[in-house]
Amino acid sequence: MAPQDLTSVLRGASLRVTRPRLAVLAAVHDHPHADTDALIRLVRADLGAVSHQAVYDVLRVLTEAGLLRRIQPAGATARYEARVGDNHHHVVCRSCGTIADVECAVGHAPCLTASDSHGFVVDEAEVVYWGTCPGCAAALTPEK
Amino acid sequence: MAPQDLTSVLRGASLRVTRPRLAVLAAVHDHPHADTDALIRLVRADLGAVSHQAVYDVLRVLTEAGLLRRIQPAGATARYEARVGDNHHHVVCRSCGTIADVECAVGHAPCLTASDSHGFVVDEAEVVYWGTCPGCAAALTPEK
DNA sequence: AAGCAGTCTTGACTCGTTCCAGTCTGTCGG
DNA sequence: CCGACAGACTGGAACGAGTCAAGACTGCTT
Repeated sequence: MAPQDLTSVLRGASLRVTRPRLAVLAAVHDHPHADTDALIRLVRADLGAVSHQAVYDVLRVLTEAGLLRRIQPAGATARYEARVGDNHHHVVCRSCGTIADVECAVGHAPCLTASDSHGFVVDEAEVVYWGTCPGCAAALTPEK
Repeated sequence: MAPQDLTSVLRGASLRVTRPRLAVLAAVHDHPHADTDALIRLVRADLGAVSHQAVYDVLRVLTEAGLLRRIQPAGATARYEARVGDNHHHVVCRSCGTIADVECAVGHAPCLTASDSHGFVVDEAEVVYWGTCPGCAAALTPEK
């Protein structure tokens, strides 16, 4: 995605346009499912010195603005992706932690139908499929 | 659940029967969705001095043995519950973190049907419904 | 061009969790 | 019943992701 597009995305969310923000946004677009540490390294490779604090802050702001989505499978560090608002889910490899996108099986947007929600007002259903990725499956079962 | 039942549960998993393990097992049965810190306090109230290390170790062992299930919604600490193997899901309150059980909407066991799993071998589908619990909903919208 | 609200930098710090070495204790063979 | 040993527990240190705080800096508006 071109820099001017990213700029207009930020402007559209009435956020200030700063170098760190553009770099973070670009990094997440280029590397979906990257963790915070990887993003910090990507941003630094792009801009030079940037404090991890700035990256954390930018990630939180962009997430709250709805420009990014934060995903955090149990036992893993936070990861971010730029696909928002299209209600897709994820497969996570138990062995190496790789994440892949999965379209919503149900298809229609909410995809949330708890049989009994105990009075909770549910606004999102998050689905995580746990399994083994092709690479790890091959590495773990060398028999035959 | 009676102590002798817990004992046979441990024996059935070919695990040693120790006081900390019985206490942890009992605490999780009595307080589903409790976090580690709460469990440590419960166990100590029961037995006196127990190192947090022992509790962490017991929780991991019991989880690996399939006697407990660990749930860890994004941004929260680990919680444990004793309901295993019945494929139910959870509603989590965004405001206070309360967790409630929700029966699987689909009903049948696997409940996993990713449209395209990218070659992953999927063995579990975890569903987390995010929303607001009745208490927080009332507290957050005092209008009217 | 000026001023301000909002960002970024630096560095210390919290908190959940894990690692390590040593001691203790269920459990099993005699 | 008793000794021996693998496995469990203790205490303390360490780790890493993430947060807090104070001050310097910079987009944005006028």
